[in-house]
Amino acid sequence: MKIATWNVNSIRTRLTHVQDWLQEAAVDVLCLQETKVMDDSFPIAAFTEIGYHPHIFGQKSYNGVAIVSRSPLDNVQLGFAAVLGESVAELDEQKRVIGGTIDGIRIVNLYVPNGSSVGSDKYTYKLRWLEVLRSYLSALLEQPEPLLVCGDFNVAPDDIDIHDPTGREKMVMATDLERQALQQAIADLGLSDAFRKFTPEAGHFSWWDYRAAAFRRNLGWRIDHIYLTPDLYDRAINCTIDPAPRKRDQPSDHTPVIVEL
DNA sequence: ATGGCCTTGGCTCAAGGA
Repeated sequence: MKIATWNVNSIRTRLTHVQDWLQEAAVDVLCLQETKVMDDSFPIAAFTEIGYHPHIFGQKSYNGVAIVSRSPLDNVQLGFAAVLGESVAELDEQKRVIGGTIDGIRIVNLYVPNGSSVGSDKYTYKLRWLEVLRSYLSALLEQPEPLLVCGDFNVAPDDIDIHDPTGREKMVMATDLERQALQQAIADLGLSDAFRKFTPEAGHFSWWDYRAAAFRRNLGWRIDHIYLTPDLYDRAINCTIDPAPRKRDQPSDHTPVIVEL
């Protein structure tokens, strides 16, 4: 089974890119972030016409996540509150979390807050959001299903995930506090980075700034991840980043990451 | 040191992204 994650920066603007890529890559599940569309305007038919079922959790203009899959997901849960209850409902005003089960695997698709700039209110919100993520994943891990957690994490876990980590303590997505919060929500719960099972070296990225010809110069960051519980980690037979969509005209600034189980 | 580019909403600019 092939499962992918891709921040598309507007599903309506990127629709033909996503359709083309699904037909070429032939993944079973594609997790999307930054769909930027309310549910009643999501292009459902564009996916059903090519054999995929969309599961959507969107909002106007910002954020928004979706999972499209060849066969429908079971037990789809929207937001943190679906698992943790109303005490965290405020965090679901921004649509960043969707999960569902397929072939006995629990899939969680996340769009972690960007954080804007270090020390800002949005940065504080990001750290708090990652704390709640830890609780959310802890609750899911009480279930027997193996777990796959993927999405745009907006954190480069290691210096080798940044083209130039110089001065990273001032750079959002690279600070120690963000890395610690990510570690507590992921690695400390026993989840492992599928990409690093196969590719230990530096210089592999999933996002390149639109500005300053960053893609052409390969000035990127690896901030889109697929994390697996040990049973799935053992089963994984490859995990790759496909740069092809980033080379097209009017691309997303992110490109897909794919794991095969 | 700064901004560089893109998307959305509903404007010809601002906010947010990363």
